[in-house]
Amino acid sequence: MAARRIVPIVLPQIDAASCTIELREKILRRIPLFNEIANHDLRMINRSFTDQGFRAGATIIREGEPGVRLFVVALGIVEVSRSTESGGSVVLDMLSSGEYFGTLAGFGPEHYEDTVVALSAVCALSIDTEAFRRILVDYPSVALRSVEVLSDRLHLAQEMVRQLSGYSAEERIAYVLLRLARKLGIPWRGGVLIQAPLKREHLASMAGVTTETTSRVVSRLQKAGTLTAGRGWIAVMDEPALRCLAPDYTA
Amino acid sequence: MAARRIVPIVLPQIDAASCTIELREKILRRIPLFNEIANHDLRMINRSFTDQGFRAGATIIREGEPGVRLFVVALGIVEVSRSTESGGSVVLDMLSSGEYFGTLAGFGPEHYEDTVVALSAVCALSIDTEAFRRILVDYPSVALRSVEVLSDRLHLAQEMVRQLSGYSAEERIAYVLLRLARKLGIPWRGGVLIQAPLKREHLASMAGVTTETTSRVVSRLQKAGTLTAGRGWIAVMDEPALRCLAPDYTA
DNA sequence: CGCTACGTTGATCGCACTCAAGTATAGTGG
DNA sequence: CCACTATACTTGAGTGCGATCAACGTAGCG
Repeated sequence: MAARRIVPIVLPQIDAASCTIELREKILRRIPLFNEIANHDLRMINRSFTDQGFRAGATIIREGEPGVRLFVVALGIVEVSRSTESGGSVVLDMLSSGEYFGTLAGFGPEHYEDTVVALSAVCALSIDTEAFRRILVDYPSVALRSVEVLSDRLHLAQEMVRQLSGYSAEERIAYVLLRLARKLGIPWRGGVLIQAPLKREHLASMAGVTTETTSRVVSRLQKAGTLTAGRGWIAVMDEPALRCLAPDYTA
Repeated sequence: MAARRIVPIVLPQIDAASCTIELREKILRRIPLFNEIANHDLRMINRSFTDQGFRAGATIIREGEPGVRLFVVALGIVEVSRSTESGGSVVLDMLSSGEYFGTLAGFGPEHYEDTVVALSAVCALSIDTEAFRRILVDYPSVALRSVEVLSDRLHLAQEMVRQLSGYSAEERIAYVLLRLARKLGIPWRGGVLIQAPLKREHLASMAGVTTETTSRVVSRLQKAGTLTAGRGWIAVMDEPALRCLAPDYTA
């Protein structure tokens, strides 16, 4: 009955040549960590990074593997998860251009704490922790920024703890959708499309509920006109309504 | 039937004179943030801090209040919580000597994100964020340490997210008890006594369950010999057994 | 010796998980 | 262009855990 709906998610086409040195500099400039750095210094820092391409589905780092690199997403979307002894896994976050993952700073031999998988084709910049530590020492403003960025992340994580304890499935799903829409959203038909391959399963994992429950909630919200959703994508059409469902959402 | 059992929790007696300049230095030395600092420099840093006493029950900082100080617990125990729009509140953590709270580093006018209450008499050191930022710039090793400490905390918070989603009440309570025993525990009658005024209510809040459920679980574990508990205190008598209940506990 | 706050225990109820079919969609190869 | 398949998604029925409500111990304290 409805016209054949085309999947609105557009995954970036990325090839080896996509990550030019100019683009890299632009990406690094956008990162909060470096936005007080003089152009000249940024160019130096840029040289310490190497870039690397990943195809969709590739595992970039795996939980438990020894590793001491800090990664920055240049292009594309990645998913950060942590596995459970019981075999399952919890999706902690989804990151897009400008966000980082991996080992920020640690002494001695460290292991990655999370598994990071490319959800689309991805170009990532990375740097050895040792080299990054040198940057921290050489550029105090980067160190200050690091502390702030980490504080923010910590706050966010604690916010998630609060959300996960004592809220209903609907409230938690609403919360996750709001977060994702803010981070990954692009304007789309009067609403906000979450520009990432977002299956019910991902959403369920981030909200700490089952896929069935997620499906039910999404269906209900779709009937209410709050969301528009398809196979592998969701768009928020009525953000205020969602905010009403997630009582403590602050942003 | 059992001999009149005396409450085993001993709250420290703290008066104004407790926080000598020597003690302060010893406390600061113990903090990971400063343990690579030369004695001479530490003495300088010590002077930037002021100390302040709080009686049990006093609110040290309140969520939402404008504030730009970093606090370090010198003596005593504090409780970190965050309130819910629905009127409730979630206990995020309990901190003892050497741990910090408040604003670590932030630009512009900031507000406290948590409410911190003294559970015992407390002596706390604090420093203006501005002054702390100067320390970060002057002593790069402190900045490095800050990044690491925050990374650790972030990891821990994410661990809590994982724990809270998809685990049973018993598993989450076991997890919280293990954490508290490690942080605040002291040897006691062959077990580990959590040296803090720990009501069922606190435990419940940290685990994200109700006090009734907590009571039931604690009773059960007490019958099994895993715990010994009283009014306002809990001791872990069989840690391995608790570990079995909290499948993913790592530390 | 009461008073108060903490803790325990019981009964009931509802939400979300589990298990189980069934449906629709995107991509595949003819 | 169309049948075919794999995968994502939906929907339903039943169940169990933990929340809620309520009443009752009990320890500690003045």
